[in-house]
Amino acid sequence: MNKKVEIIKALGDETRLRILNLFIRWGKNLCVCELVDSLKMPQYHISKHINILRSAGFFNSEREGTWIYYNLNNSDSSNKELFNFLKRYLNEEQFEADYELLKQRLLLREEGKCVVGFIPEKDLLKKIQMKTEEV
Amino acid sequence: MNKKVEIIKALGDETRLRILNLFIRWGKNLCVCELVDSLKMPQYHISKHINILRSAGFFNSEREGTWIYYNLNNSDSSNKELFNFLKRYLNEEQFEADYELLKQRLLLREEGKCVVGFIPEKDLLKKIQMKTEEV
DNA sequence: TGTTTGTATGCAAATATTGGCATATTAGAA
DNA sequence: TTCTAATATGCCAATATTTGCATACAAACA
Repeated sequence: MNKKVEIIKALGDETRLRILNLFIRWGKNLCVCELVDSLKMPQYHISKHINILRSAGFFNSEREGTWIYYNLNNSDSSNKELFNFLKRYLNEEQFEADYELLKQRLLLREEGKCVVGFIPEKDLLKKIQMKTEEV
Repeated sequence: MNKKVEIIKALGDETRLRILNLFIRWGKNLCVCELVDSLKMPQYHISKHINILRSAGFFNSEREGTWIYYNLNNSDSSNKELFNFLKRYLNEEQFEADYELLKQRLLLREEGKCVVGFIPEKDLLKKIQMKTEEV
């Protein structure tokens, strides 16, 4: 199938658009557990959709210990155009709310690295609060 | 489902992208038989995909006798942004070739209106040639 | 009214996608 | 080497999509 068709097809799923939205807004690398917590979805679900997005050429990945960081693949100029478009287009509440939660979750990073795995939904906000109160 | 997700999902099909490509490049109304001839697909196939695109809010339609003309719905500004993006993004050979054939097919219009139904593939180019040689 | 023409649609088979569970893989730590 | 943690994947059932055919519909015209 035509490559661009394949790419646009890969976009056509709510979970995948929510994942991409986080990468596009954040602009830097993210690991799976940060996505799991931000989107409140099972890990296997996120992993599978990331895999589909990766096959479509959206991501680079890089392992650091047991963590794997994904990053948008901006080396292709038509990808870059696509991301720019989506950044403006995905302006609905859901996408904004997802990013707000991601930003909270990123407070748990230390020296720019994820240092916790995924956190049961009920503990997440408490944990973030404790963390930000540490001095 | 989220409206924008639904819209992007509707894009995720080769036939539908090819149809949209023709509208976006041409910028004016088109009838089903012009699409059938340009994309060389069965009429029911085109009609069904147009229906999906219409449900996603991409088209207005207008009947003139037995012909039905479709037109891009530009009244929504986020649609307009999407079309602008696609105009640049759908730059592959297939999309250009489709538009070249459409332009040929449009030579059969008279006073801006489609006056023939769909034409067997083998006769199309001959018919266009005859038409353009008239006077 | 009957026929033709452009377009739409109901139905069923073929195919593809999604979501859930269990389990595999990989690397670090004990 | 064994355990744990982060991530990936194989398998299956459920669901959705696509395609093809036949046919319906609506307007024009004889």
